[in-house]
Amino acid sequence: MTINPEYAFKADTKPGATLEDVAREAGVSPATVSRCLNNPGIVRPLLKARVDAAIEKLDYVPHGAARSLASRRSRLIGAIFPSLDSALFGGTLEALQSEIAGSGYTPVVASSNYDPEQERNHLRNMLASGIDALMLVGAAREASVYRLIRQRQVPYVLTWVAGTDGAHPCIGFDNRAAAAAVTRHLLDMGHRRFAMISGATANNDRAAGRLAGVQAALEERGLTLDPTRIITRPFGVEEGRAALRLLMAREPRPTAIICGADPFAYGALLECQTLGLTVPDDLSITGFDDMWLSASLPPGLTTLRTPRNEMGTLAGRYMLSVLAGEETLPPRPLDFELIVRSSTGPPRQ
Amino acid sequence: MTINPEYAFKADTKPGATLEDVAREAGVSPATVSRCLNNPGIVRPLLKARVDAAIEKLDYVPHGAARSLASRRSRLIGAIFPSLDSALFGGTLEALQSEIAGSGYTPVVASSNYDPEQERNHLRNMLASGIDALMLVGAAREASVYRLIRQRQVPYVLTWVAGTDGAHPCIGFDNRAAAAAVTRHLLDMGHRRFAMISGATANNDRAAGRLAGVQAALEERGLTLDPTRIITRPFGVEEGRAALRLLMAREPRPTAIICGADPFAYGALLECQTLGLTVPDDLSITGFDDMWLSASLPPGLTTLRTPRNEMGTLAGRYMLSVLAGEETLPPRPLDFELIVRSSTGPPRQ
DNA sequence: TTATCGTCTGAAAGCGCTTTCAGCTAGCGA
DNA sequence: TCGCTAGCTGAAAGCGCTTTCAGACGATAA
Repeated sequence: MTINPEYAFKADTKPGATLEDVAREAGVSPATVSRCLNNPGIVRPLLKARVDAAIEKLDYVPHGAARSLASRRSRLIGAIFPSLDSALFGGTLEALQSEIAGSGYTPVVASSNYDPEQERNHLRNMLASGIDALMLVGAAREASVYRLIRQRQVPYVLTWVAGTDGAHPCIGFDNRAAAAAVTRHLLDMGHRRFAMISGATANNDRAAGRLAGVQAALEERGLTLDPTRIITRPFGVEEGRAALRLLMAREPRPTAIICGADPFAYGALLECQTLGLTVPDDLSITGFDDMWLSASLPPGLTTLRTPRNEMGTLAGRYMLSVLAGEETLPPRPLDFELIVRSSTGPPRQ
Repeated sequence: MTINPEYAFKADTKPGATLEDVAREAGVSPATVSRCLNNPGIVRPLLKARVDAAIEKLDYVPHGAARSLASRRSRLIGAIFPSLDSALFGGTLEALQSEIAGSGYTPVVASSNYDPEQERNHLRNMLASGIDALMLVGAAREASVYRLIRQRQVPYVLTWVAGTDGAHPCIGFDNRAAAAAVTRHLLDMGHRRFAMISGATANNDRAAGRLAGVQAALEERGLTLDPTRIITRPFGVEEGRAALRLLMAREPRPTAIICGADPFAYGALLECQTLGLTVPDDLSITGFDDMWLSASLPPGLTTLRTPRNEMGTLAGRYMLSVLAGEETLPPRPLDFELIVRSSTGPPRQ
């Protein structure tokens, strides 16, 4: 095999055939070729066959930009995630991608690193590049951002949240209700002393909703969550570990720790091993999201399974149907599911 | 707040201003406006200021498709990954994205689910949509795929592998050498009975390279890896767990198990707990990739840290420089690093 | 003052496709 | 047989921008 440092990028291949070339080859007009591509039903089978043959022969590939310019559709759907290197949003992205691929759409993606400023920049770029629709995570952002989107008349959908009083189309679940469900599970087992490890709530309505859900469920039973029992950290295993240490250092120790995300819970579980605490006898721990290790890590983690793939699929489907001009109402909030495993049990005594 | 099921998609906003509108507003020609946008240096400051003001006033956003059509550049870079819902490639994608964002490029992404057929389809779509460059994972694919890419004269780069004898530009590391390094670490500790949990090697040259590296390192020392000691599975924790069970069910038991990916190793470690095996005294276990739990899971996992973010960054940088027309040679293979933690030790006796 | 540059600007020609609109053909009923 | 309709097809006008080319202008040199 020979070394070829130029990798043939500039190889003198014939420049791609155009639609006009195909038309000439098939002996029809360019308009007919275009119709064969976009609306095959309305062209006579005989002609269509001739065109198909010409396309095949010339190895014709339509020019996306020209197509977008003329049709005013880019067939691109933007998706901005807070992060991509956790497995959390990857599932949503993958599901979105595979849902829209069949209709000829491709996602363009960006990660905002949980930073509104970065999100805004990516949004501007995407709007300029002519995306046909847009998927975002969460609802908490400045009104000016939504104005920008609407001004461009780009259909959009918010994921990972539900219910913004109808202000925005959402495909997600109710984080608050979900967290409340987790909390009630623990309350029903008899727990009264709680602590929480929460993700940062600024600009993150998912984390904020989960925290609020826990507080609300406690208040239903006449309990409150002491602010000093809430540790806020960036998502991560080691962060969960450190937080658990802090929480268990103060008497009276909580009997249940609710984690706003699974990685926190993984860290908390591991730190319990280190500290010699038995889960769930000494301490019950819950996670959130049911990520890939939750079933495997001993003891199995009680957690709340969020519909992360489903959100991608449905968000894609929703945008496609809006783009198709169909009457579409976004579905009601999606279901979540409390997965009870062995990390929760009644408190000792 | 009122319920508005149409979400104002069709709001009667003025249709976006065009470059011509800006030109009229500023009292210059469209050509000058275009130059202000693309090559500000060559236009007189006074005019530039007038144009900037007009852009601001009209809230002008350039039309991406028109721009692409006229300039023959889409400012889109394609990236096809085998999967997106493991955290593995998410880091690469995120790094790629942030590297190219500064230059006005956006990634369009797809996941092939480790399926060559899907990869090919996505590739066709992306070529049709006019991507300016392309990032792929791995080198193992049919020659026709590379022909397709070259025919369109799209610069591309392969990641997660190194060295294809100069046939393709690669930004990655030598999987074989990396796996050999892991193996030698175990050999040097005195291990002689090995087993391996490997990802499927069909269409996956990373997995194949890792397997080959293990075999090669063993053969250097006159050992061979019995084929019955190689378990091939899709990546996953539970798969690792099951594989470990199988491997330990047969005498003589291996003293070291090399995993082709960290999730296998997580599963193996967890199953050891279940089986009552002590790591590393009864069994040494190694992972691959140094994913987020490797440092935290007790005992810390000895694994091979792969430069997954760096690959995204450098792949982005490489493509940008090729697009800029610079003389560019892809860098030599990237470094990997053996991270020795507590899951490996000398075999008993 | 005039000739010679060099610098910046504007006119205009597309980029490759979609889509409207008019026209053609064939088929049908009268 | 003729007229009308329905169904297809082709001509042509852009979509909004970049870029070439030539020309205008001011500055410098003679």
